[in-house]
Amino acid sequence: MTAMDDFQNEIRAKVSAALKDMGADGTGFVIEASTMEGVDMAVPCFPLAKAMRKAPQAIADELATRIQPSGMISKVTSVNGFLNFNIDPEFLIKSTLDEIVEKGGEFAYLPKTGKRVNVEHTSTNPTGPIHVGRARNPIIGDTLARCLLRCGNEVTTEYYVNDVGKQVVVLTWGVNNVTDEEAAKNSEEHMKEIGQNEKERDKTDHKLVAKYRVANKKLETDPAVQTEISEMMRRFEQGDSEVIDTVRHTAEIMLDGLKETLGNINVSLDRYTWESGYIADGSARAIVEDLKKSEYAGQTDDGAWFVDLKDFGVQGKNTKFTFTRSDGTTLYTTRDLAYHTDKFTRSDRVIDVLGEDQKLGSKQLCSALEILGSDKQPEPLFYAFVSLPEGKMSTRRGVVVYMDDLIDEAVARAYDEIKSRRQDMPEEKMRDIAKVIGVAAIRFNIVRVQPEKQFVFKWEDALNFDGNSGPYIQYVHARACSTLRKAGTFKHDTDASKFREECEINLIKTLAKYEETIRLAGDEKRIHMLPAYAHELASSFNQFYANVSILNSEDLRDARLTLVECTKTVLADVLDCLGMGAPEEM
RNA sequence: GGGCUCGUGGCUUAGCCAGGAUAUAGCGCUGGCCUUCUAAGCCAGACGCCUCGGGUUCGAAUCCCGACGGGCCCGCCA
Repeated sequence: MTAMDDFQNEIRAKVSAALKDMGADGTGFVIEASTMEGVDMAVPCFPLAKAMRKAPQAIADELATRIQPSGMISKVTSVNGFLNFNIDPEFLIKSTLDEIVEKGGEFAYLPKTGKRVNVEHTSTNPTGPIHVGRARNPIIGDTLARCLLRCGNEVTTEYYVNDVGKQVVVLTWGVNNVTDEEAAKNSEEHMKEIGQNEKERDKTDHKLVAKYRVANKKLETDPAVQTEISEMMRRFEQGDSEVIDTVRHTAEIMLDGLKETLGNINVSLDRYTWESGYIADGSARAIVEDLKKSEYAGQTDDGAWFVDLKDFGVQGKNTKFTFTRSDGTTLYTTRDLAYHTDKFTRSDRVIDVLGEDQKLGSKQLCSALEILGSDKQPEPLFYAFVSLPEGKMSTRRGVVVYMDDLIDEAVARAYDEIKSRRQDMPEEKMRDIAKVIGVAAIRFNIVRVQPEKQFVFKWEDALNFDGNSGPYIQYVHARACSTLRKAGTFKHDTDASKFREECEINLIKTLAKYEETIRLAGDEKRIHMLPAYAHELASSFNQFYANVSILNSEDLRDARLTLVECTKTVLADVLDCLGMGAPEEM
């Protein structure tokens, strides 16, 4: 419970009582954060006008005279039909600072819910390196998981590895049949195509994808290769463990490269679940049998099974959702049903972070789960794809920016920046800090935009270290650390009378908003609120820092240092929640 | 063709779901500030028919309908 919550509850009680006195008992009203300068909360009186048969301004005026400032309410005014309230700054300052001093980094950890929340994210096909077109997935998923943890949940993050199907079979064939020379030649051509002069990097995902590209080319032109791959596919479908194991092994090697990339942007997942597992354990089969019994089930002339979803809000010319091939084998979607059924047994809430191309598939999945009698549904979180100014990202057309290249570029840029301003720092330390800053710039740049909005990747934005950026937030943290370092020891002073400057009160109000921001970002999956909050907090601190003297402020020194420390504490947690490091100097 | 989604200063973006006061912030632009604790900073300024047209409402960027423009999807692929 934050100071603002208490404040709001008090307003609610007082306004309700006043309305009762005015003979309008039980009339509904809302309390909202005011947009007006110098006002904290407001009750718009327009909706009351009709029920009370009185002008909004008259209602506001009367309420204002009936409600006396007391408790947390320091001021009540009536302006333009709004009943405005101000929080008692003494109360706000004391309670906010005391709470941060007492709880430290766990200031905004909400009470335990006892709920197990599963966040599935990334889950890209293990057939090539992660490119920026898909970069939103791990960053959104990882940030959301960190928010949900702070919302009191037990969180598990999970990657669903697609080690079934033609793509991974082609990859496997390539890994086992394409020579290193062929791969090297292809790699060279590819790098030329995407406009880079360097050699393709020595990393398993980049090495394997060259063989995948060669395999795909051969598949198009060489009938012998077509036959070999078809044979592998056939054996795979029949459950031939030799083929299945080989494919899985290949996917594992590819995944090692992907994990390395993810690790570099501070994303690590708790669990990797293999699609092939749902064939092996028979659970996909069981889904097929259950669905066949449903009243919505049917069969095509060729014998493929489907459920008709036209009663489930699925629109269009074809409402049939196919769950077996005509030969009876399962499809991706069938295995996905088994996968979700499995997730439900080990989670109370299941969240899927998905590209917007999965919207229809996700809806079909939900409908099929309903048919299966599932009492739970996954909550999808969709994001629009990242494109380049020249258009949609496509490895084949050579229009692609790899995540690994973006990371290198951002780190190099951060290194130049730090080198130009810190001659005193040892080389190794500069390298370490550059990495932390570069990665923060990337993550911040991606989470700051609402997931459903299209995102055009621009190098100048990704490498922007000013203003609304990751490094801006980190810079403020470093400033606070530096100030505290210079200060040495001091005594916590949360005496509200010591904070008289507008910039101080504003900063404390911003600190008080952190808990609510975490709740919105986590429970309501609005993670883009978090970078906006981080910027607001950092900006408030910079204003405070520029306006008042801290170390030479005599009897206010301890109080101001306490505020610096509290800000540092909250900033460190916001940065962590965003998956960004909090360097103590930069 | 059908469905889903986005459209806010030159560019990027918050607010929209739960309609209210002067539409949020950043980049870029113009001007000022390092003899004070990190100038990746601070201060001041210019820049908006909130895509367009209707409707609902005391009140619409926000809700409804329609148009236009961008994106995504409509496999016995994964």
